[in-house]
Amino acid sequence: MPDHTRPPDKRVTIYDVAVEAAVSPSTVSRAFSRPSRVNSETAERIRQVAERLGYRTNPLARALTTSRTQMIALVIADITNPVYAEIVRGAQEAATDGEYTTVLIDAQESDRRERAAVERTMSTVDGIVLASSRMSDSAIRMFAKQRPVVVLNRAIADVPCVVTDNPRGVRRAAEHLGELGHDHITYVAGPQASWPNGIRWRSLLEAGMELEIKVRQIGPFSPTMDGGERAAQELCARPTTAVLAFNDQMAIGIIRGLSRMGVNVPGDVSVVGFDNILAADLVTPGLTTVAAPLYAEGSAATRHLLTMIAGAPGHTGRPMVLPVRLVVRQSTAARNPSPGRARPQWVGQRPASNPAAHLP
Amino acid sequence: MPDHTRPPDKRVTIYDVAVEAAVSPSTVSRAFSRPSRVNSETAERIRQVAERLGYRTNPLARALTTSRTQMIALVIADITNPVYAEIVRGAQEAATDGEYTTVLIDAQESDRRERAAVERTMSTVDGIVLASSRMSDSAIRMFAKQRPVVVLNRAIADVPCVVTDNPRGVRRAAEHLGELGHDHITYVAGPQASWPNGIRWRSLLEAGMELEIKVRQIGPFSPTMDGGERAAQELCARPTTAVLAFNDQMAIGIIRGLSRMGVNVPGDVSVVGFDNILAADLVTPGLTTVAAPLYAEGSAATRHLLTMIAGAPGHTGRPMVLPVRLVVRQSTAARNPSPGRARPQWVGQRPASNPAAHLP
DNA sequence: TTGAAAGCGCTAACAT
DNA sequence: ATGTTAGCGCTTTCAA
Repeated sequence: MPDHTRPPDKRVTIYDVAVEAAVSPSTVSRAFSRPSRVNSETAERIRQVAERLGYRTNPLARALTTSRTQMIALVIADITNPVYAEIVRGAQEAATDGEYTTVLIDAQESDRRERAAVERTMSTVDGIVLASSRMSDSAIRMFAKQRPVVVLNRAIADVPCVVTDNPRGVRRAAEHLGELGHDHITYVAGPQASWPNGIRWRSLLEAGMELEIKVRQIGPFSPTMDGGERAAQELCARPTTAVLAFNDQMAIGIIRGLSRMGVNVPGDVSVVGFDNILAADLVTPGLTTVAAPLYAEGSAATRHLLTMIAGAPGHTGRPMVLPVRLVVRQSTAARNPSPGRARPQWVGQRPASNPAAHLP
Repeated sequence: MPDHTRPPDKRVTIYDVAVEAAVSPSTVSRAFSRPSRVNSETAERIRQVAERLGYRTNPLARALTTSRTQMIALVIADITNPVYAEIVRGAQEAATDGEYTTVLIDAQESDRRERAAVERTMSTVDGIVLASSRMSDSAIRMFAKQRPVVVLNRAIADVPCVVTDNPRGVRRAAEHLGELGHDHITYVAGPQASWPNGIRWRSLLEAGMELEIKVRQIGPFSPTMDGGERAAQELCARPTTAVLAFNDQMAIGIIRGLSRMGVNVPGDVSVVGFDNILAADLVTPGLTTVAAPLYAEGSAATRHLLTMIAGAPGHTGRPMVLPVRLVVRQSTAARNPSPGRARPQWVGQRPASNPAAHLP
């Protein structure tokens, strides 16, 4: 039977080390300061004493005087969405490289929760990466005034931003559908508070103009498989031959919803998504989608944040734009000349996956 | 052009509020202490003054005196693995309810990284939930001596644990396969440092004994789709009719690997996974799998941790066991009497998804 | 290079 | 119910 009483946590302090090493506390402090300002034999001896005593510097106390916690916050819109996993990895790698710890915050697609969480965490971290924030521009600017902030997947004036090339991605998708004979594309919208949602629709509007493809929008729907299934119902009421969905999860939901109602993808309807999540390659038919360099997004945003924390000005001109590419799979096919009637899938006509080249 | 120089961050302190409200600093402190020990009109007035001045209590300074940061750490083995998303949600919900902030740490399937991260974070948090830790028992016990710790998906003596009913899950899977006529099951192992991996294999050994089904093990493989694809190759060299995989991601990899090599699932080989991730319902054929109450795991572990932080003894007797259920989809079928030859899939014979009842 | 002294912003005994 | 005093563990002037 283990004893259930917590030991009174006798912390070894700098003072204990100082006594043991027969130096002043400030000398001990210097031996542990970063960058190690002291390399003398004394410092080395102090470190050994500290090691022996099991001394660990208390980050809270240090932070109180330096106002540097060596932690950054990474806020993501929805941890359930697999896109963020890679972004988190990229961010964490960059943070670890800079000797920073990352505090992950899941906003659960809620403006309110996001604000509350950021407010609570703000004073505990040295900077914040906002990935796909659902907060208002003004709220974000307010936070940016108090701490270094980098925004991901969104462009806000006067705040450093990292975005992917949405216009280009949409354009490529529209071209692809156009080449397949579609003269009409329905955009299935995601959350209205999502910046990419807005720019994707506007980009489609523009691309449609240039390519002489008619476009329309339905939604908004929740950016999940469920949202996609609901969108599928609406699509049935107002048929199209080509769909561009806000993201892959919705696209997958759309494919499943349509299939259940007897509509063949890609026979009757072609579907394109965004993000190239793992599941896009798993569903049947495989999902044609616009892929973004997720890991690079997280890492670029974080690296930039660290330079700002270190005192750099923060790149607030144009946002940093990362390239995208179109990954063609089986969910898109030439337009069905006789819509509404099922037709055989073109087995073998399109490769299982397309190693589409990166953009320049 | 925004000014790039950070304002000197003039923090409003308790002292400023005290002066403005014409009371002593400690009175201000009390007005903000939790639980609010003061409800007098003075306290209300102080809060209004604070509001007006934009005062925010500094959690770092507070933590320095109270040694309570109101933060807990949640360590997960691999953020890329979708099982953890729901666990995180459950944990965060519970933490938020208790006015705690969750610091998420991704161990990236690495013992070393996990230790380093926990060591760095330990002194900053009031407690730790270790979900599927890859660290050694002794390392975990060491941490548990310094901070309240709850372990998820693993049983360690003298440390509070929350686990799912692995033996029961394996047993149900084995029974299911047995009923389908399989007299031989191959277990495809995951990481050796994973506790569920060990217990699943041992449980299968036991179930095989009782049900008179022969069992064997191959692996270990990485608990990812890639790992599953590699396992599929080995499975081809040593054929079976029934496979139980360490988790769903591996199971999906196995199905894809086998399909690519011309082996039909479930015609030639039945495959069962673990976890019931979303993708299990997405692949073709749908994956039969043992489902765990992910959200409940995260929430139960966290709630228990919070009681420990509040001073409760910590339930170190038997681990808390959460029920599982078998979700039957299309990846399992009656044993093929003429192995090696493709045979038609039994369309419509099995429902698309089975609303299997929860265990008692 | 080292030591002494003065806080960082807050809370927790004590008093009153 | 409020004020006074003394720190939490560390860093940082300023002197030596």
